[in-house]
Amino acid sequence: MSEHSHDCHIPEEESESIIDNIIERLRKTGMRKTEALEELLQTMLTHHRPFLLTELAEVPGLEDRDQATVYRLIMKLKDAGVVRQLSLGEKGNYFQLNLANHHHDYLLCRECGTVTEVPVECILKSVEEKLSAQHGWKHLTHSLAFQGTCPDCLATA
Amino acid sequence: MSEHSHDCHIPEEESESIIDNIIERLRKTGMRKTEALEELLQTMLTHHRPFLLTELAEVPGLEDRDQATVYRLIMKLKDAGVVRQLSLGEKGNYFQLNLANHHHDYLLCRECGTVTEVPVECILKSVEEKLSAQHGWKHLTHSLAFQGTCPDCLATA
DNA sequence: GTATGTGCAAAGTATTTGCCCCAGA
DNA sequence: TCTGGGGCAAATACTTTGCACATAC
Repeated sequence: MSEHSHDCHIPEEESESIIDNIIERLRKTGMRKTEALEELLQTMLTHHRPFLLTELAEVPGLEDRDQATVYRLIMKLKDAGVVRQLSLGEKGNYFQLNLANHHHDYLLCRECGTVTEVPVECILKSVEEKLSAQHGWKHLTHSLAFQGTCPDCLATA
Repeated sequence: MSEHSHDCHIPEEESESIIDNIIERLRKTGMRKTEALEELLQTMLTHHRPFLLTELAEVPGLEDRDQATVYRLIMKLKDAGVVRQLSLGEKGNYFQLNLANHHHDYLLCRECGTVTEVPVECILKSVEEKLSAQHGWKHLTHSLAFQGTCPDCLATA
């Protein structure tokens, strides 16, 4: 269970400027630049994928941080719009860094837990626009997850 | 929080035959026709909407049942395919009765928790078929939830 | 009569909070 | 120095399990 296929790594030099940028934004909301914050952002950026709260506090780079610290940071980041919360399959508490042009929908294997990206963004954008224009909803985002059995598990079974 | 706009009520006479039908299917798997089972199915059918486990055990009709009983039943119903589990926005543990021609996607208000149906089924069906045909995944389903601010909450704020 | 279901209580896990000291600005 | 952050432990919430008795069949 709980393997992650996709982990799209961001090059070191890019990563630094992205993090500085995010921290600069956060400082305007009164947050301070602390070690824990940097570690968290670094971790979420390096492996740019959805994390469960519980696993975040155990990922290398954060394993020595108190869970409460990680939870509190994540909540602030969420309020600030820096991370988004998503539901994948049966769990509702995944968090992922919000990067421009990096919104993705997911495909989960029920057997092995693999998470794969599926870009269907464009289709749903038009639905969001319609909901907004015709029904008056605002600030729309979406969470989409497909669940199924992956080719590997089909082969094994 | 946690209002539900949509509650599509099923007429009494239809409801009985649907429930009998489901119970008949369940009995083939070794389950027995008990009061608790009937109450649960009746409740989930009467208000045909996604329920959180925690709220199910408090809904009129089930409020005197032990949570453990409701949880155990739901799990069996899920294994039997009678209910499906879905992720709506930030929660991953909603359960809803699987009725033919009743699969829907949802729109949630972040402010008041209202759940509204959005039929975008047809769009995603084609994506599922593509994932299956081109990438070898099987048994595909999906959970789609839009999150936003509903017109009412926009007006209040 | 036998296997399954149920209530109650306890255990397990996940998440949130209080408090006090530490650190960033 | 002043306010936000972090560690630790306790509290809360959510879910699962064990066990003894009740019920379906």
